[in-house]
Amino acid sequence: MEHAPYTVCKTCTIRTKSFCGALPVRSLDSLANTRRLVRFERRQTIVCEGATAVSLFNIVSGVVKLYRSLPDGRTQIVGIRLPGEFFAIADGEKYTATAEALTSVVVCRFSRSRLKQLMQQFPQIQARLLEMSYRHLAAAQDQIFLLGRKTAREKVASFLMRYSGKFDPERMDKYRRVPMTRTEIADFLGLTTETVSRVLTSFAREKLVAIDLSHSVRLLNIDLLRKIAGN
Amino acid sequence: MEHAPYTVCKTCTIRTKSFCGALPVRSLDSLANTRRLVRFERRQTIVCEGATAVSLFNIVSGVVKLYRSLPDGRTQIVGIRLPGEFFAIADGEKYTATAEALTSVVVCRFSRSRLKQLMQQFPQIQARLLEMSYRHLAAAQDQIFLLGRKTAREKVASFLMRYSGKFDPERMDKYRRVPMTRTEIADFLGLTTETVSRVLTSFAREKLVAIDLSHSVRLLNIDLLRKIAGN
DNA sequence: CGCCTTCCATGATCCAAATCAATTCCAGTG
DNA sequence: CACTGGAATTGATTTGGATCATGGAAGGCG
Repeated sequence: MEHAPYTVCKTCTIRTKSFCGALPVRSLDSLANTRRLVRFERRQTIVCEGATAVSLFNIVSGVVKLYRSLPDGRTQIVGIRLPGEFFAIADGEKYTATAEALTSVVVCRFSRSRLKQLMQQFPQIQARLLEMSYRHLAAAQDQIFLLGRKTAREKVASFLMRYSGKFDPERMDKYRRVPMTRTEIADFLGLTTETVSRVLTSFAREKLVAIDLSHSVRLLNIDLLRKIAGN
Repeated sequence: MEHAPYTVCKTCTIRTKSFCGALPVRSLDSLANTRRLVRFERRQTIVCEGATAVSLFNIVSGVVKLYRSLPDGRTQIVGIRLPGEFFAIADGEKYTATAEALTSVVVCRFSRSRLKQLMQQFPQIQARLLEMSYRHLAAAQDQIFLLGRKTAREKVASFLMRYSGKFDPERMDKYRRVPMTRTEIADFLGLTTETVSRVLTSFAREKLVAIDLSHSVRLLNIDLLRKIAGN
């Protein structure tokens, strides 16, 4: 799991600098010393639901899905985390969801106990975590509304509007690849693979999207998709 | 909206004391001075989705529902807040959900901008907010799983396990009243009133619950209900 | 007390999405 | 290059919960 050499996370350092502004250099060093970079390939599990929470992570690059599942196989993705965001910020002793890499991912691992000390020393870090958890709470509310009250078409349209292109920011508006299988999209939207597939082909027939080789989705009519997504 | 006299919130002060431990008394006073108690009756709206976020609230007593709705009438409760918890902690400029009193509620209103200053002064307050937002994030994940993957029976059973009795803690195990209409329960669980009603009467037939006058629900077979709820 | 009004229960019917069931399509791989 | 296995599409059928419709019970109020 942790082959990566002991490296300082540049992304975090940069972010830390911008957020912690006036911190003395020595503080930044001590911050850096509590972190290390770890790389995960697509489909690798980063943390497991129910395991004792020892670390928390900041994403340097790549995308991570958080999911929960029941013994009978029912699975639900409860969140998607993009570069710069934190995950596995558990409330108590245990992780509340499993985290798995959706793309190649480089994460910055923080020791939980050490971070607690650092937060006391540098409130700016805490402020950043707080701000981010509000954003995630608002995103969770979006998903709750989507799951509770939207139709399959609305769900898929919302998903495309929200996430397509977020996976490789360089080619953002050209291809908007979504490196998720139909099953994963279904597990995000509370649907089945078949339904996701049917909705996507129906969108393709209506010229709302184009489905290229390797299942890349390109958005053709963003305005109409936004209208279908509703809010 | 704001008839209440300018009063210090004892609950908050007590909590603040326990969480802020070593703060000097003068700090606590300055904290207290930024707060005031406000009372809302059942069905009164406390804040509106989309309105500019100026305050945030701590619940002294009572229960609050947070919901979002679409122009076509579809409504989804995205969270329930119990005594001691904060709400309307918005990410940006606007509230992300409407907050409405489910019971008589006494809340402690904090000015957003002032709290920001205070947080910088007293990291302990920030730590408490952070801890609470993690808990709410975990609760949101529960709800996401429930909405995406559970059946109507499982949803209702989960709801009863989670919330019955939380509304008047004194009589916790005697009656477990749930002061929500069938419609509100439906809007929480992503169902319709009719389905909630049918599931509850079927639970009553199976002696899992008893439905008393004024629609109080009493749980009769908690073990079996927990099993139905799944996790 | 009787008249609303809101909430709840329950039956009949419908429908969106799930389930079941084949193919088809690729991306590897030897 | 053919083989293989996971992923996607597509069709047929079923079904859980929505929708429609009606009647009853409870609380509020003139």
